[in-house]
Amino acid sequence: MFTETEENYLKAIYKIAQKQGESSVNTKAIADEMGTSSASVTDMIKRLSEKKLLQYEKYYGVSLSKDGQKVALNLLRKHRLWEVFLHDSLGFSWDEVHDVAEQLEHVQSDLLVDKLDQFLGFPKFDPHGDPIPNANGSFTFRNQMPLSQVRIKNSKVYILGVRQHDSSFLKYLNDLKIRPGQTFEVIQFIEYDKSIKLLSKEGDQIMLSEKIADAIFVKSNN
Amino acid sequence: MFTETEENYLKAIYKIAQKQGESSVNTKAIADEMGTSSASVTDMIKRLSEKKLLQYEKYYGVSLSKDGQKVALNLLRKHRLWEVFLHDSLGFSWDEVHDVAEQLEHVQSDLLVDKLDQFLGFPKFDPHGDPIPNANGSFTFRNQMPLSQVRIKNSKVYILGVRQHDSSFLKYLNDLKIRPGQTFEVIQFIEYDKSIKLLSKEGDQIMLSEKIADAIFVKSNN
DNA sequence: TATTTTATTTAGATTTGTCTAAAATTTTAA
DNA sequence: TTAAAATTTTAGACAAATCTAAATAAAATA
Repeated sequence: MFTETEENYLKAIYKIAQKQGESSVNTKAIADEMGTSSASVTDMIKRLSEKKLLQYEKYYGVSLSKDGQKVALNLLRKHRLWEVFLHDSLGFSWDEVHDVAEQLEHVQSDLLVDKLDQFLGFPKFDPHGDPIPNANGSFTFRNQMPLSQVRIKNSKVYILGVRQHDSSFLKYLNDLKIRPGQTFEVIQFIEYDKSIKLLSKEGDQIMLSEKIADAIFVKSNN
Repeated sequence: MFTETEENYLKAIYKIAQKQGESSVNTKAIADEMGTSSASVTDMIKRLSEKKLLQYEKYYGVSLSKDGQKVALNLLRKHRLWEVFLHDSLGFSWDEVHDVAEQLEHVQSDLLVDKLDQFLGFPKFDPHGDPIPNANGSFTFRNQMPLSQVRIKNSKVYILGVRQHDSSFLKYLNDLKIRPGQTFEVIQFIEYDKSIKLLSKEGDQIMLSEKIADAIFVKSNN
């Protein structure tokens, strides 16, 4: 249907729009996300615009059309289902799944996606806690807040997911045994630098900077 | 490492060499296998030759180098492991697995292949009965003969695999409940046209032409 | 508002993989 | 052994995706 590169552009545009909370995305942002030049992005944008996958106004960025969103969401669905497979079935750690899923998401077969979804038991979230769109493209939402906002002592926090997905960040958390599904107690909040101290079930104390705590999503009993 | 197309050429050359029982493969055969023109094949051959993946003598065809064979065998290994996954884990029928595996085999991750192999229990044969090379590239061999050569009445035959993999042929066999692992009894052999009549465990009689019988590999008690 | 900085587009070139048509070579058959 | 047929290669062109450098437009700033 579409080339792998076209798909990746659509996904990048979707991601940026999501992150900035606005549908209009500029050329530079796409170039940065794709690791390519602005000139290349302009070329590709024109092609995707001709194929009605996005609206493009010269010098004023692009926004995905209904069709473009559909492609991006389907890609996201496949990516996250494969991550669940790699993590739950094959035993990959959560910092290893992304790069491989990046390749697997481009395999074209609706039957495969359906059967994989079924095999995995129709999971609603991936190993990073991100929601998996269903076949119609709709997510399950849930209440979550950055750990950095939990500032009340003795709060119990349940790890739901993370804001960033780069391997080094995930490895850091993994070493601290912080991963989705784990529970901690907030035992200290330092006003001065907004850092936070957690207590694990095993009795370990973990100190997190505001920056780290802000990238962790939790459910809290407060 | 190599492009998907380069990998596919190497696989095609390996397959042809295997089938004809001779390592030297000519341009036309590759063009037919790849569904492309001879001119394109010549172009690609030159590139692969420069990369030391095959020996090429103008007008006299090519043969894979050690490195080229390694790539082809690894591809075959990945293809067949994915076929086992699609069939055994996801419930694909054996005529549905090939096209999807054709895409999956190009995913680059040694860790993935190892983990998949382990997850599947280190299978030695794929759903068509073809041997799966191990990580070193060596197969498990087994005694097998074309069903067409079993000409003695009351022979028990155990289906091991097939010579061809096109979807329509596999569907035909599937409808007759002929698939690897099944057992039949030879109840008639017609000298005139070399056709053969089988009896299934369920009591069904199945008539097969010589052409069909020749494409089915069996273990026989004779 | 004028100038500088940043972002975007255009123009022209490159690589990969493909094609068709024509030329060259090898094989087959008379 | 020579002519015809088949195969292989070369030449030239094209589409996709990329690049750099130059030109243009928009945004930021003084």
